Amino acid sequence: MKKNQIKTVKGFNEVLPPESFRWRLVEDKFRNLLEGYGFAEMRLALLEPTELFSRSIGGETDIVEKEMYTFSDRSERSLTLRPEGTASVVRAFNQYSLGKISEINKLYYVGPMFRYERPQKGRYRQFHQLGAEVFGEASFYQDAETLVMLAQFFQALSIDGIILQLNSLGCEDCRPAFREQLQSFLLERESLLCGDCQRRIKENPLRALDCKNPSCREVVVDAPQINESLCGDCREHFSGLCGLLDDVGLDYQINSKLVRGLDYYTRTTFEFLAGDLGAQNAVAAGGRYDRLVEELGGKMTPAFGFAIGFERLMMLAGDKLGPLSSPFVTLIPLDEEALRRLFPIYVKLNRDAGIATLGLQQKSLKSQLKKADKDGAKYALIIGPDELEKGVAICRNMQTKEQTGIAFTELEETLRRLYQD
RNA sequence: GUGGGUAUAGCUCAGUUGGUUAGAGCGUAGGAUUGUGGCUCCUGAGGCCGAGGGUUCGACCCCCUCUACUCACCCCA
Repeated sequence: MKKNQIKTVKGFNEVLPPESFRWRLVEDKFRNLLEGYGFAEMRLALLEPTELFSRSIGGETDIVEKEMYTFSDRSERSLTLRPEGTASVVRAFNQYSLGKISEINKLYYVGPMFRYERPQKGRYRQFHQLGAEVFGEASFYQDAETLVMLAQFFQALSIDGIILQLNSLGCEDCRPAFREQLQSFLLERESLLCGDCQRRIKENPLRALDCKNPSCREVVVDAPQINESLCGDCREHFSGLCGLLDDVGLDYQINSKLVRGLDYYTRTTFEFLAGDLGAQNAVAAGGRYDRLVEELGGKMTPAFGFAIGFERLMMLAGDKLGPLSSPFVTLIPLDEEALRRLFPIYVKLNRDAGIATLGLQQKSLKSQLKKADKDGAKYALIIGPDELEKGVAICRNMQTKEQTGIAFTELEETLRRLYQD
């Protein structure tokens, strides 16, 4: 490590080859699956007015209070690097009146998010999410469709051992009553709670349910259960969802202590948990947020969404991904004249598809073949002084070691035909 | 923000109770009779031993400070 070496900002996660190939494989699977379900991609701003997040995520949440990259630009506007995707999608949904274009909108996004936290395994300051949102559908069928789709995604990546946990947070009709009930329960036991939870009693008592402090957990065991105070509609929604999941055979656990760190959720919330991830074990999470569109100035529109942590997903996907792409043919010139001859063919072969590789340096046949082998090329095309004289190149099948001649005039055509097969 | 661990070659790691030219495996470059890959063998390149200071005749090793990385708390995807 040199003294004046410039390095990335702490916690900013970069993806290099060959990892970047694996990322794209997974990303492509995600896109294909979602587009099959009728989702369309959004490419949104990375920088937003700070107010967007304090209004959507909630001003009292940890994310907004202490984890955002917030700064003033040159005209003293307060801007924030997005810490999550939902707020921006909802902002765009309203800004472009997407609800008027079609009644139901299914949107997805892929990209970096930013949170100023202490980095650790599966948690970075610049991290990546695959996320999706559905607007305009209030029925539990939508919840089920999205959850099943997510499960299918994990399955497609051969990731197993993921547990789906579900809960319902109720709606504006039934949550306030529960909140009060929980509040008084916690107040009676205030002395047993950790400092954070004592503060949470006032601001956000639901968060106490989620606290990892042992003594808090003990207190909370006997706490009132949200699912016992749900109103009729919420109860119906939740049991409807569970029934549907049973029908399609998707396993889940109901976790009445599951709450979300973002304030906008209503009714269904969920997490997909993976044991192999260490302390940061949620690989995907989300839920229903029927009030957020309205709160951000739009028309009352029910919505459901989720986000997947890309880095965490890739830790789980491990080596189970298929082999990376390899070149079809490696062009091997043995001297400058041969290189000169091959260069135009090389660029023509790659015009519309990556068919060929060509080393631009003068190297021995031996080392060029070695490289072709290492890259996994199917054919090697050799041209040296002998071939130049005859006007015929040697085409070597790297697996069978068979060699055939191809006239220079037919090189492009012949290689293209071989590639097609 | 609070703790613990680590810092030696591109990567994964040895190392000397302080002593002269700092090691291995992998990777990389080249070679093993003239122009033919994978296995094997040989050779080479590549490190002011995280940074700064101190103790000492002498520090990669001991002491102090800093920084980075990492794991955990917190929180979350």
